[in-house]
Amino acid sequence: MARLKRVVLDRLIRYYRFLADVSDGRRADTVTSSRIGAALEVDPSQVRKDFGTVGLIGMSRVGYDACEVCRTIRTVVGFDRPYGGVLIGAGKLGGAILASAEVDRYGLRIVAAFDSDPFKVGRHIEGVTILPIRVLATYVMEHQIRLAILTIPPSAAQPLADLLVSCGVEAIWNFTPARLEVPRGVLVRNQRLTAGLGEIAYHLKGPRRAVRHRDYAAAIEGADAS
Amino acid sequence: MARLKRVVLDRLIRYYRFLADVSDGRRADTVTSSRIGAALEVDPSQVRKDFGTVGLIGMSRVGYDACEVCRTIRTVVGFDRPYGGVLIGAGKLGGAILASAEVDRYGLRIVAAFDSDPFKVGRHIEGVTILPIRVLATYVMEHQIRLAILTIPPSAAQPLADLLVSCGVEAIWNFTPARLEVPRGVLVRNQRLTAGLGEIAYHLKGPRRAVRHRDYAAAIEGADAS
DNA sequence: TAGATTGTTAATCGATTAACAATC
DNA sequence: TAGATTGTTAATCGATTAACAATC
Repeated sequence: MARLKRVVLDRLIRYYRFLADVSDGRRADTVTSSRIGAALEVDPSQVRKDFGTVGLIGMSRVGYDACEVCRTIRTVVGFDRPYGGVLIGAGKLGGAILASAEVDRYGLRIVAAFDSDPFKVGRHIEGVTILPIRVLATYVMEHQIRLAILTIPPSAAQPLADLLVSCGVEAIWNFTPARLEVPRGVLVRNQRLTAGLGEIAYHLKGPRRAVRHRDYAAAIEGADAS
Repeated sequence: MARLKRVVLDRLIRYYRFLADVSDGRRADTVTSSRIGAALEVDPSQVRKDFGTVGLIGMSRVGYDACEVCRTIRTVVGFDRPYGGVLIGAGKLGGAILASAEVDRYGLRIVAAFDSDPFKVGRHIEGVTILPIRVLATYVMEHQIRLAILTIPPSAAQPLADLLVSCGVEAIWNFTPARLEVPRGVLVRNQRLTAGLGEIAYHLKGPRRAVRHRDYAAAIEGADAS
């Protein structure tokens, strides 16, 4: 199969999340392209085309096997192949990531955390031991770590990225605002926490939304009740 | 000016960040479309077109006034109009957001945090007081809060969103994996922490990158030195 | 002037949507 | 069968890129 474009990959993951979530509730054996399309605001033709590119075959008059769709997407994206990752910077954001049960679902196993603060070293967060940054290079090489998660001050990001790449890391999940330079073949996925604020600021530039007094009353009542 | 499309908005913000960062270092009075284009991998024509849509006029043979570009983009996006926001869920992720100096830069002023845990109520994180969730509705209405940041368990997200909307909140920055339903005119910006893992998993599906022994040696040496 | 850059129009490219025969 | 859905091709749409006269 040809390399999937980013937009297609993103849509496939949305389909997967939708189906995985829905099938938790009621047993959805089959699903049609228009059902997915309606829920996710994607054209049904687009859904069928995307399914076609990953080799999914539907059934006339019935739709697609929901389980097969999930399984296929998991395989195509690679969620079914666990890979080891280390977290660098055991601060609040680092702790939040370690605590997220979600990451497991997508194949990531965070096997160690690193921090330069001696008071943090030796402690455990969510079952993951915090090691001194001094042993990072050795650890990454010995355990053939493929992903590094950067939750550190931006100034430390580039030197660390250089070190990690030379130790064989193949992808960097960068939570710092720093722009990282890495050799071809290494993936940098920037995850700026503040990414949404542009859209939000632009939205709030508009005139203030009118709020009805009835809503106010109901809200206070609701808050009192809780 | 017509409503900006999302892609244009995103590019404008990238230009802004690039110029704001660069001008910290050396005094860049003017900047050309090709300079920006090269740095950000955007076609120079695209840069000029985007600048045109926000009314920026360049100078032949010279380029654009870097300060004017920054100022104009700030105004167009709305970063120069501060707005109040509340954070709901003072956990690790919530703490990380409160600690981020970045949010101020984009117009957001987090004025209060809320949590249902009585042990957290009354404490302060980064100068922001944690209030009981009970007073949320009243607080939001009295202070005319426009943005709510959701860093809570997903199951609580929809009911809270309903409450917030009825209290006049106009935008929700949703860090939970829950899909939220809100009335037209209210913006939901989903900020899934795990968004990058699809691309990462897909990248790591490929064959393992070859690592040269020379890199290993250098890495260990570098780590020893630090 | 010569040359570099803008501003804008035209051309290209790719992605999305529409349409419809084939299928069960 | 009738009708709903797929799979796929053609048409449309919009975004990106190329080109180039105008400018300083």
